[in-house]
Amino acid sequence: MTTKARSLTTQQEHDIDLMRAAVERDLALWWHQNARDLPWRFGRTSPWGVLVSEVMSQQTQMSRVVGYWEAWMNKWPDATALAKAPTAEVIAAWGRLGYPRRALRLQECAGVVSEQYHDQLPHDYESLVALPGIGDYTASAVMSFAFGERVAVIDTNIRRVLGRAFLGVESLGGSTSPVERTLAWRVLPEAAAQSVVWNQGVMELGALVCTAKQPGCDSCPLRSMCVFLAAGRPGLGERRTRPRQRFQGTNRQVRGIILQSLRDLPDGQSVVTYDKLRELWPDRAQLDLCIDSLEHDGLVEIVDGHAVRLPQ
DNA sequence: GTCCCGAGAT
DNA sequence: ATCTCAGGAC
Repeated sequence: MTTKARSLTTQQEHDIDLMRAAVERDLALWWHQNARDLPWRFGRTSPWGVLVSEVMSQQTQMSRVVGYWEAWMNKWPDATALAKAPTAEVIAAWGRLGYPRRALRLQECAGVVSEQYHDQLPHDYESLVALPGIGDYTASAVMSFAFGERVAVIDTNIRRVLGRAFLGVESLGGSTSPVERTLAWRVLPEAAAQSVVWNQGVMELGALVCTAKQPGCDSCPLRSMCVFLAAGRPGLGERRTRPRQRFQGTNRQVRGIILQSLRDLPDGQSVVTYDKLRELWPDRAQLDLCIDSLEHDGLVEIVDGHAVRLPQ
């Protein structure tokens, strides 16, 4: 009988409750000594600035985000400023952060916040998660990090750390399981202020120490209580079910090349011809497919059927 | 489930 | 040169 558990056992609940306070104490201490000094942390930006940092950080390492975030917030300090910007400029400013549809969704989001919410981010999860480009993770992160509310933030780092520390198992990817969600809420500190430190601490620990492949258990603040370490780190680095996404030769690479050619255009030029694009990517069928998909996404406009430009 | 990027590590 | 990593929309 190897049926996947649908909920925590009574024994697991008991063990988790015994561990919780010690983890909270040691993690908070570690956080205060090891937190990276990112510009959107420690109350130095608005809720909108926090949201921008979270959207930029989706699927992207923090170290790559910092410079973009600073330039972006300098240029468009609030939702209304971003909503009014030319879309071509927004896409260009997204630069090489990757997944440029995020930039489009962020500008749409800015439009909704500007018009429906008077330029102030809504303070409730349901309204946040309904915004363009904002899913469960980002809505929860804003509720916790920007508004200080008691919300369980769940991303892959947190799933990995909590699964290891409290259950002694690897989080194997795919969508968040009911067990993972139940666990995240059960261990979350009752006091709102403590819950924010907890969320940030668990995420930071997952990013800096409790990494997927080579966790630094020797320097982990939880090494004395971690169930995963005590069990001999069973299945460490086990293949995630998430499908591998190679890059070479994919539509993602071709779309990237097309957008890069548009971003890097000299001043005064705004279009790139299909002929020029064929020099960059000779496979005409794939190129046409990617141009169409970029247009469909709203990331480019087609000019007279022979060139592309950023949306005006 | 599949599709969206790009940089840093190895 | 190849591998690894990460949320949201559909």
